[in-house]
Amino acid sequence: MTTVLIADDHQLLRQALRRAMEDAGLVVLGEAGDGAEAVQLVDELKPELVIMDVTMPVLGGIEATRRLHAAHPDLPIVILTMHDEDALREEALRAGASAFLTKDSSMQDVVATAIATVAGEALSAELASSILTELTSPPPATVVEPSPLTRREEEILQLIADGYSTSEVAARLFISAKTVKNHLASVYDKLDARDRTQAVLSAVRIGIIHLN
Amino acid sequence: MTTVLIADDHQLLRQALRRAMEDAGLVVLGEAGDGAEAVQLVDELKPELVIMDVTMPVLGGIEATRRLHAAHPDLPIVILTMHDEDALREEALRAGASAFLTKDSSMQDVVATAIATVAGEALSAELASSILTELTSPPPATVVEPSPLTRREEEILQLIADGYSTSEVAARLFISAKTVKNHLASVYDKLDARDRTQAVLSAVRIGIIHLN
DNA sequence: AGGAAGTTAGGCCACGCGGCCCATTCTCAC
DNA sequence: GTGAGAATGGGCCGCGTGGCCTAACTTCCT
Repeated sequence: MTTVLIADDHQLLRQALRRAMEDAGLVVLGEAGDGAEAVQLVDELKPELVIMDVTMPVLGGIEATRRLHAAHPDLPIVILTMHDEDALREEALRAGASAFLTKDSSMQDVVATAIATVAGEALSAELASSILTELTSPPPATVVEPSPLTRREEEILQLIADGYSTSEVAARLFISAKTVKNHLASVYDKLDARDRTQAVLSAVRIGIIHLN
Repeated sequence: MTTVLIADDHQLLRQALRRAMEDAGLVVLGEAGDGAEAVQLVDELKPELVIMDVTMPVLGGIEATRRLHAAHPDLPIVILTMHDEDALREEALRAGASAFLTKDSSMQDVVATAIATVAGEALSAELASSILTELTSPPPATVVEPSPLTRREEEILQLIADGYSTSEVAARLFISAKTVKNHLASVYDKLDARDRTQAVLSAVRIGIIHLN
């Protein structure tokens, strides 16, 4: 008997997932509506597998995965997301996810991946093999890791997305406006954006920025 | 026998909806992945009801609803969305939607609303009554209608979101850069934003702008 | 007929913003 | 312990941007 916890902020999708899981013989111990709840429920319910959405309020799926993985290194976590961005996929896997599925996957894919993951073999219909190779093989030896943003850069970009101007962000962080602009410049570089609007949108797409 | 068309860009949700519909005895004639496909499939399949997501590629759910409603005034359209914004709800209803459901609604709500809508009584668990009053009663006599964006404003804002600068947008639309700025100014006013970044984000939240 | 709203466009101005230099400090890894 | 990367700042420059005000034309509703 395999036990599962579902974490997704859309009730509709949670229900659908629960149903599909249960039809496949899995036992859904509980459902979380955000990352923080997911972390809490894992401790309470001790599921053997977590299905986790990326975009969730309070605590995002990636960060929740990171924390869960830190506390429960053996707990398999299947990441479900709307966005199929390489950077996001990588971040999810580095955060400790066992598999990565886009919402374009079929319900069967999700169930199959869940079962396979528990069995120790993460399989995704679309992209599993490449991911797995990346996961099981030693660091890809790729020198140029398309690094995402640093903590500070994310923080600043989030404030920009929240509606603060350069000088307001500077005031909030007790640093100079110039420093904020410098961080933004490196954000533009990393996200291949040419202004704050594009940078914020890219970050939203990737899932590292939340729209309130 | 009631026939339904489902339009949503997430295969996962489409499957879940189909299943729930079919379990309730409705016949799902087809599924569309975007608004344009929905419009086309309605003509081909002649469903008695359409379940439509707001955020879809190619052609958004609101615009698709507008077109469908123009071509088939009696076709009930149930709008499904992640964002529960008053402005969006109003726009959906003005576009010809029969009911408006957020994705926080349960699958049962969706099915119930679908059946009720076909029966001529749109009911939404959360907000139906207020919506219905608004729908069935004459224009709310509210003088200050928080109007959304005009077509031109949406078009310009979408191009901004797509990464074009003011002058690039102007060139694409064969108008002056000044005119673009003028439209943007009125967008800022309407969306309560002070710069393009906030305007785009607001529009994304409301669902009138799509992130590629 | 007349008004409201949308689209077009101009001028002006102050400030924000992004591009491009640079330097210092700190930490962490190799 | 040297070097890479992160975080902190500075200066400069030129264009972009947003605020404000005016105005013409069209369409549509009254």
